[in-house]
Amino acid sequence: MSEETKSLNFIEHIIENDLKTEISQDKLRFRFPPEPNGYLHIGHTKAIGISFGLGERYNAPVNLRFDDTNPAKEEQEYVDAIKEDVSWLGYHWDKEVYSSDYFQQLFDWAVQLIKDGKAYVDSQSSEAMAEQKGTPTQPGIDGPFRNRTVEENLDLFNRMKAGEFNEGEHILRAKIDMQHVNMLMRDPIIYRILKKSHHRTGDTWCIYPMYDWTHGESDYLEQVSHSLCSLEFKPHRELYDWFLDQLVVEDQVRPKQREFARLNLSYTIMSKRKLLQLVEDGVVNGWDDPRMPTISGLRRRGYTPTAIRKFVETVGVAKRENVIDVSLLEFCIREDLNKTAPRVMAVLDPVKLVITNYPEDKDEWLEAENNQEDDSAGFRQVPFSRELYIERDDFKEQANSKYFRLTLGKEVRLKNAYIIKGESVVKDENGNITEIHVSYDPDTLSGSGTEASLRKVKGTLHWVSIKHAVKAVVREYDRLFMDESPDSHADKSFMDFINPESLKLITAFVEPSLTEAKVGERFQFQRLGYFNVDYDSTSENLIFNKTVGLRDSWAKEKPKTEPNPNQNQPKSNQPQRKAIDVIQQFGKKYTNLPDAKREKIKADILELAEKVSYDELEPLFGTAAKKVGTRIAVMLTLQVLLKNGLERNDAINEFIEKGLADGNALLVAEASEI
RNA sequence: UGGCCCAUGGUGUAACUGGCAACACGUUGGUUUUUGGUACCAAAGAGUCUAGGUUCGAGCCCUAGUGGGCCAACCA
Repeated sequence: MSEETKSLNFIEHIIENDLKTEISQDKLRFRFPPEPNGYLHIGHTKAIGISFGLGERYNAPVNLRFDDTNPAKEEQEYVDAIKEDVSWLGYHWDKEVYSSDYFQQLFDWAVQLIKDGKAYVDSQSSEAMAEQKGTPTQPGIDGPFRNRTVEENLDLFNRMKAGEFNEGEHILRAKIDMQHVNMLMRDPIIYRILKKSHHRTGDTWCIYPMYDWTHGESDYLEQVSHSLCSLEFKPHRELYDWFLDQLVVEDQVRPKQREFARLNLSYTIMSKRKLLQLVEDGVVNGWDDPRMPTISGLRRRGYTPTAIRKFVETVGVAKRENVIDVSLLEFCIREDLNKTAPRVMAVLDPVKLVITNYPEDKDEWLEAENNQEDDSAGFRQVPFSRELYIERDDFKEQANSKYFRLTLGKEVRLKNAYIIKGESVVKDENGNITEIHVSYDPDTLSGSGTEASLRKVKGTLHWVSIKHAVKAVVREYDRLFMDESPDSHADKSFMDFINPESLKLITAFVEPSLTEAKVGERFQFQRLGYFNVDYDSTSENLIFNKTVGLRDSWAKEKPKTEPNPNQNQPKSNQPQRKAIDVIQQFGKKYTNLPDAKREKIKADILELAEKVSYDELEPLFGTAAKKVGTRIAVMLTLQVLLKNGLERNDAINEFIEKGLADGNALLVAEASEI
């Protein structure tokens, strides 16, 4: 890795620093350690992106480790799904490993802990233990079994392993300090009895290690150098280190846990438990429902690995709580699809258009460019005839000059075809438009190069030939939740914010080339958005998912669309700030400026000072001593005011005195001017 | 009546050993355009939570406060 133009995030700074002081690059190793108890979601892509991204950056191996220490919640299905998702994102792990691979080693180490007098078997109820544990503000107390002999502990622990006891009868705890300020250090549990079959080890074990006892030791066994996790594990770090202290030997890499803020996305939830509830309650149709924030959901929705990786890269890494606006995710997928998706024509809300002067029995196959952003994409043929579908939205009987689409008496172009002119409408008895009659100019065919074809018209419409059109189902998705932060309301459940109209089924008409479309293929329906072929789709029954709409600056013109709620009013363009405020702002950076620029700022201040009243200035006499720049600006302003005839008073004199006595030469200079 | 972490435009992230607060999204205007898309140009928007301190100079260092988050599962 040579010089980077991009700045480093705080984790990269830590690693760069470690590289300088304590570890060589070939010892760098990372891991991504999901628990296989659910599907991966967009939040996980951040963790994945950090660890695998570091692996790519430093050419270091990254393990995919399944943290499977709780057989009650974990399943093979999730293991498979996680592997598929990580691969799909384009990351390559070094080893596929499981915490359960280390059960024997973990057990042996626990025995050692007992022998060292650092672990004991506790035989109380969980309630009793919770009682003794204290609270964050009150220390805990020692329990009655804390001082069992090594022999007794060993015997009990072995019998726990042998299956002699029921769940809950005994547990093994580390013997640390029940009075510790960190509650995790108050004799944490390291083994519990769980008479459950494990998805990998079956019934070999009936005692299972806890997270804290497993994680750092697994990192150590794999020689992970930097163990990155989210912020809520910060308090665990002390315990992580304590456990490591018990077994680390020299010349082995000692893993470091470091924590970053997890990703939150507006208008969605990120908790596996809650996501599971959406699946189980039938709110969505499975973990890969295109409305889900899961990786598999995004994949089915039409997102690309490129877009997701770009997104993760863009949101950055820090320790500050954050909520990323979905618009950034949408930007990332549009950016990718704009470059790669072939353009086609589809009409989602059809109205019939008849070209009255076009021969009834004529068909034409017109040339259409597949993707103007990609020269290699080539061309295809689309059929044209007398009767077409266009979007209902694209016609108005009359409209103002801001409407660029079809109206009576005005011309628009049909994409890849002719220029037409609105002539008349046919309505049913309720006044609904059933047909639009137009005439076309035969000399205006796209690409024909004739003078007429080069004529500028304001609008271009997409269309499909009714005779040739293919019916397709389009699934249009809206956000699943109507609240920006559905699971952060104390008084309401996230289920209260479910959007009942998050899925809309549309019968659309698409150009015939789409019968060839394969599952997963992505297209831009021109002027509408990006769509992909769902895996429920067949060539007889085409089904598309709407990935995301095109950016639509026209929609904002229309009054009925609600304003984006999380966008605030642009502040009035020239707020006309008060002179004193501007002076204060100038002052702030005054002392740090190069001479030339400082002179200019000084001149500006002196000019602005003409507009300042004494009442505005006086409060600033109390400016903190450290804000030298502001005090200089105030001094300059004062000079002007005095010159303009302001009477001196005690406050002014005192302020000048203090200026003269200051250590800053610039301030002293301006004070002496008076 | 605790401990730890965090605080920079609307959002997110930068600013290396203190030295003219930058980039992206979003917003607004314009140019181009056979997609009201894309591309391009431009603009507005923060003086860095507050109060003190150190310093010639603080977003960055120190102190105190305020606000937010995390910590009391035989979950991870």
